[in-house]
Amino acid sequence: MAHAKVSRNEVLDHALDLFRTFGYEGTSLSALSAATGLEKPSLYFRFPGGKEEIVLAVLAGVVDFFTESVFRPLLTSDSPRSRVIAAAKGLRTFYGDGAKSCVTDVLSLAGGSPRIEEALNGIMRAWLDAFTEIARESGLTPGQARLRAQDAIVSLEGSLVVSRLLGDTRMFHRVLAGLPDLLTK
Amino acid sequence: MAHAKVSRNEVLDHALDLFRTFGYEGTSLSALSAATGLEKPSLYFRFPGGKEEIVLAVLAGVVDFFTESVFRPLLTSDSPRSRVIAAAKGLRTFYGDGAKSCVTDVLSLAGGSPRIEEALNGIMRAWLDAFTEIARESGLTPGQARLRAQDAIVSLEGSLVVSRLLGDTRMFHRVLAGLPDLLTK
DNA sequence: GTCTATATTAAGATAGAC
DNA sequence: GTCTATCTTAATATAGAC
Repeated sequence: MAHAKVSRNEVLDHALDLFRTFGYEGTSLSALSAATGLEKPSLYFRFPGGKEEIVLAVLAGVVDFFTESVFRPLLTSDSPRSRVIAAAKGLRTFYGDGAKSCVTDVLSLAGGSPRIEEALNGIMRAWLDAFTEIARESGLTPGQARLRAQDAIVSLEGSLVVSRLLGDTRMFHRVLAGLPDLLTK
Repeated sequence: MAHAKVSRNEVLDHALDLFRTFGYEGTSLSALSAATGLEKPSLYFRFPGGKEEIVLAVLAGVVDFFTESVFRPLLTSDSPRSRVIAAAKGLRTFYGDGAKSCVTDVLSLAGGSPRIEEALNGIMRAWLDAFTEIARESGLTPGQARLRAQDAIVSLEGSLVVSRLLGDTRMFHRVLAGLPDLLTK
């Protein structure tokens, strides 16, 4: 058994919640310690690189979630439209029905390390590629597919920002409901 | 003469740049001091409430800019389409051609005070109302106008996030170019 | 009004016991 | 592996001279 008290995934889940809520600078090791139940030295034992290593591990977990719950449903043999609906369900889960901020948005402020920037950029490109591919498979031209994919991600990110600022998640749900029409011909 | 060294507006301009780049927690008084050329005690003399009072003053300046350069052009006697184009120009300036983050997005993280939240919420509602009104004047029904206004702001906010994450401002410019069609009948 | 100097608190990080 | 205790630095904030 590697760790006695709490699992790595539990630590990363709590850390994700903190980072997407308070941002990188707004999340202290004391807060991470309180949320996870591990004292600071224990966090350093697991993540010797400190906060930066924790946030990179969190982002790796985000990649895993997207791969499993957003990208993989786009690769089945169902109709393109059904596949988009399945991916939308994964997004709805990840964003807590629109109540949770996008961690890539929140962490993209300057001040993060180049490795964080690189991780965020990789997530966005993978997402864009996955949406472009499903749009292309549904019959759109490569150029059209790219634009639709961009529009979809722009709308999702924007709806999360506006939902947060207005305290009203209806915009997020409306964008999510429009995804099938936006991403398929 | 109220202030000897730098004007209030110069201070607030530098502060806006810092806050929208590094966020509230990521912007220290030392950084504000370095950027403005005023030592910390001088900043406290002008803004006794410290960082929170500075950010509230910054947001008041944002309100002024939007009122003058985005909302006012929407109230002229030109055609609705021309008015939207004029407002888009103000937005393009404010967001530095897509290179600058939206300060309302960046500051909307938890950890800010209720007064900051309130200010951000007020800006968003005023923006939504202004866009709704121009869409309605162009001949759309109130319900349609509201949805178009929401879509416009969602797209703008989202395009700024995605532009920042991908290091490519083309999405922002595409959204801006689509505003006249989106907001008028 | 602005400064130098400093007080106070909390941050990130580590040593060493268990 | 996790802890208590502590180090170092940087944060917010203020006192008081000019």
